Amino acid sequence: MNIRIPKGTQDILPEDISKWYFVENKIREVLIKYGYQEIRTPIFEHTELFVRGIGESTDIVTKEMFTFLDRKGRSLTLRPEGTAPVVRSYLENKMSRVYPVLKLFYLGPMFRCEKPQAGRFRQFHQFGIEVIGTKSPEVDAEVIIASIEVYKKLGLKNLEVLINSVGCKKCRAIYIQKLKEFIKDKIDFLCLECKNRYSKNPLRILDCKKDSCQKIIKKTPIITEYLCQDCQQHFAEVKSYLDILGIKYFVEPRLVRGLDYYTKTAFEIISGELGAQNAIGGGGRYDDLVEELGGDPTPAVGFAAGIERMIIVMNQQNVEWPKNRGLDIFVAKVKGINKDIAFKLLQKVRSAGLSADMDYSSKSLKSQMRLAHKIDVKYTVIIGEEELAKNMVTLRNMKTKEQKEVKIDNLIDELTLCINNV
RNA sequence: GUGGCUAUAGUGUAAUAGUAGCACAACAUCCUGUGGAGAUGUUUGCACGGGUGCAAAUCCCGUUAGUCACCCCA
Repeated sequence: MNIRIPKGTQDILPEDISKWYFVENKIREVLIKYGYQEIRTPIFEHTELFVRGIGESTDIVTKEMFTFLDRKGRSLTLRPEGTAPVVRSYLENKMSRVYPVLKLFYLGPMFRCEKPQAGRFRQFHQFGIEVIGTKSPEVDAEVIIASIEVYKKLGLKNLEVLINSVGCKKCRAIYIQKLKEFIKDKIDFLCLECKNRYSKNPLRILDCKKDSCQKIIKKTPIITEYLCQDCQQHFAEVKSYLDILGIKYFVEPRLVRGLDYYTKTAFEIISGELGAQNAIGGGGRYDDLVEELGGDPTPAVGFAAGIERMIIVMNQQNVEWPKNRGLDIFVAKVKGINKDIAFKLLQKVRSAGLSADMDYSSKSLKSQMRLAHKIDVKYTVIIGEEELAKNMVTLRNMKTKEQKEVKIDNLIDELTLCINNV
């Protein structure tokens, strides 16, 4: 055991893989129903994409990226999130020419070099959706609803939707001004972190959980009161669409997200069962990002969710996972029977479209049966000398323990019939 | 990146300085050709590296990893 798995990564073992199939299938099923198309972008991109997209001063860019040089000295970065790559692809492939409004989703690993913790890994998986090319508030609502439906279809319960508007460039600047003015004479009472934030990213002060800061935060002006006409109306409409569809949400005027590109709508979906990392998904509108990355001004809105965190909550809520489906057929042979016969028969069964396996080591029939039981096969074909002399094999139903002799020539038909009846 | 706690067979645990044990799991035999039981038996372990001691799983230091909190986020 010399070489071990890198910190913060994990193997998804065969015993868990059906959970992942289940989750991934449900995600695709729901999102396709909502009219989203899957896109797969590379695992790594030019570092510049994330620096410009996510924001130079964000935590992700300053201290969480896996960045490396390729052999020609170009800086590449393992993607820490999915939105910037999708927008890059959108621009590079000139997708706007074909679809004025594009609805995309992605599903795959992301990388952030953080200290691992409950629900936090260095390689983790997200699914996300992006709608590029419309500023309609219905779409903000749809993105939220689509994500909620994914959660629901997976059996997740007791989730809360927190929503806020962080305004556009213009009104946010005004608000930040007001915020700074308000805090200015109280800055000595803030924690060290927040003192730094004051100049670097004052909005983030609102997120601080320290009691001393909270006292001040509670009295700060609220961004929603400073929204411009356009942002105010947009926010009101988003909420009304959620109301129309009966989605419960909490307006959280101090919700601020960690990525710089958000404008107007920002939202988070949280679960009480996750400890400190309670966000199971989050997103918002990013009306300036496409332009920031070199495209024409194009409004967009998106969402991303952490799949590991979803699975953690599902496990805690005792969601019933679909059972692993065992193989259809196991081929066993009695000692003394030529291996070739079993091997050939096995392949014949597989060719007929049934899943099948055998034990290649020459073990006793008993241990072969044990293996057949362990891997949960439906039927076992036993090749014995007496039957073989009659050109027959024994076919055993592992569930009912009934068995009968079948002519080898009729075996495939018989098996197909049996399996279809299970 | 900072701090607290943890590390013994595949899993879960005991021994707290003096022969590493138990349960489950796995495998085999009892049954010269039949899988969830039983009996018997077998295999598998002190995370890594140093230090103190006659003697270290046990005490000390470091590393690594896990875990929890902070920060931030999915």
